[in-house]
Amino acid sequence: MENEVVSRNFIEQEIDKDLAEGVYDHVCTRFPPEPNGYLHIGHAKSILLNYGLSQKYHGTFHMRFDDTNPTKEKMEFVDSIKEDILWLGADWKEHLYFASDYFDTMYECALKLIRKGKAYVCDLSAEQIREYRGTLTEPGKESPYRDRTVEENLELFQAMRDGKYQDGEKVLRAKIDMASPNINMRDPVIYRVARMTHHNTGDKWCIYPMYDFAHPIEDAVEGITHSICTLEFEDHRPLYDWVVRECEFENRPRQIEFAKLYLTNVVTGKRYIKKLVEDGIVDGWDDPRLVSIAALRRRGFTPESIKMFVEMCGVSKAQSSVDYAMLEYCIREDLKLKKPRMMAILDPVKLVIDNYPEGQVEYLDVPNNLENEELGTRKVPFGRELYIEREDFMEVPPKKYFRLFPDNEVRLMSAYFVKCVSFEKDGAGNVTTIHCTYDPETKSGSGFTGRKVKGTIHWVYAPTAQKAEVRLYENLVDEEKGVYNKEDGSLNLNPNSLTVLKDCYVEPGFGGAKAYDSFQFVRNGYFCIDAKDSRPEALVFNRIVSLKSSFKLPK
RNA sequence: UGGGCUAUCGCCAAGCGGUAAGGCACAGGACUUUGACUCCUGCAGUCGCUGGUUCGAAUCCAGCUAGCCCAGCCA
Repeated sequence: MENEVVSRNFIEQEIDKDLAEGVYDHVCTRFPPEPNGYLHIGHAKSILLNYGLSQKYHGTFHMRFDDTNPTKEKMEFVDSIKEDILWLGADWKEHLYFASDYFDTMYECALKLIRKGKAYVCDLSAEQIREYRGTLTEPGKESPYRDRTVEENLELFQAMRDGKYQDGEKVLRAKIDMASPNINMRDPVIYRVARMTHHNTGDKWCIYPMYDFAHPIEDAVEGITHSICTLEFEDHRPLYDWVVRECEFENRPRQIEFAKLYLTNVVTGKRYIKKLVEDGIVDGWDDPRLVSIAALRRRGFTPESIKMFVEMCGVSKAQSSVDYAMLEYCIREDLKLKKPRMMAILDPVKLVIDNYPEGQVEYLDVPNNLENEELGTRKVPFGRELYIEREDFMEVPPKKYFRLFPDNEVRLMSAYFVKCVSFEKDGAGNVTTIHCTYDPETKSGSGFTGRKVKGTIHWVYAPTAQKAEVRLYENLVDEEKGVYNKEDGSLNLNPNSLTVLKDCYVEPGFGGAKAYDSFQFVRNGYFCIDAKDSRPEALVFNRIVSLKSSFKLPK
């Protein structure tokens, strides 16, 4: 084992400090999504961070749906979120919670604040509240309803709960400080009326707590010690602490903020993705060009690769954007020893071995993964007529081109050496057939050492090759212009982000091989193949890695 | 002319007063039944800027600059 010194990220350092000082004697974290959309790679960071922390400190991890706003939430999302989190490996065990299960407690807390004179019912309209709030540079002014008596507030709040008011008619506000430089402290609304059926509590409530009020309560009642959230909530921390303190919870959770994970030139914003889906630019929330957890899974990413990625990115408070190349590195790294690799020809050209007996077929033992013998071998038919990749042959090779060209000899992977003797072209000048001769002595595995070749190419036996439709996806976003168009806020999309290759050939067995059930194809860092259509028989092409930085032709 | 936060290589990111880790990317080279993988090698005389404290500063102090977040009855 290496003696590597792994430094602790800043959150772990804070936790260490809390533990050392006796602020807490255990660690309890949570992942609290609002069920209003699909999870993406950015959420994975939060999930894995929170879950990882609970594991590292032998603590507890809670899964909690922050469903305090029925106007935005759907059960559909609850299910997809659960599926994604489980897939990522964050097991909440029996700790599955819904914020809506605490509505009674929250209501009690509100009552308590009212009795303490720390909350009041306000009749101002939304617009008036905005005006009274002041601006970033000017203090706000106090609501005329700010000094209602406790009794009046109690009565009014009860009436709010009883459905006596329409949406927007009255709200409950915390009485803090209208002159605070922190706008969140200027008497924030903590309860609003929303006559709407909630997916969990049905019609029991017509008033719902706001995030700033609900969240600290949720954390406190669950016994969360470290409430980890993203940077934009830093300004809310004083309010978070205020609620915990004023509601007199014994457990005082601590909020710690970290920077979100952004991928350079990748769209993660919900409203943008929603539009892409609605406009039919992508075919759903799991379109492989997106980075939702579902999309990554569909592309063949493994939970391990995502975990590796998240850990590699680290945790800090500096706003940052990670290179997509890092994500790709992780999936290559994870898959390279794990999965069988097959041969596939995306742009076929026929190769005929002139001295191979016509009609003869032999079944070669092909290793599933040269780097991992445990994955065994498979039988692959080989004969006189093959398909090879068009780019693996050049009539006039540039310097340092190792593959096939007239008079050059290469290895057909796992098979024989072949030497190009001639080739045919059609009227348009396209190569149609390449003629070779093979040397039986050079059979793979025979121990032949007589001579060496510099190139090894892929092939598929033509008579039994299966046709496949391969969809190549490219980053959706224009790299030159960046993600967003600054003028109108639109996205700079790459119009050629999807290429469908219809005449690809793959080895027979493609259709049935259960072993090949995860599929990933990363080409030049940007392409992938959609695993959805070929599931469950998808596979890892042999070229997954070799295409990473394929030979670049000189100009 | 408010408040909060951030600033270390192209991209992440360690560093916590003792003289700049690591990973990705990139570039060379070796090896090779995948031009992949693997393996070597190179890649911040400097830590946003300017001053100050100190024997010594990326680390402490002051002042600037730049970027991000905040004026939902969203989370």
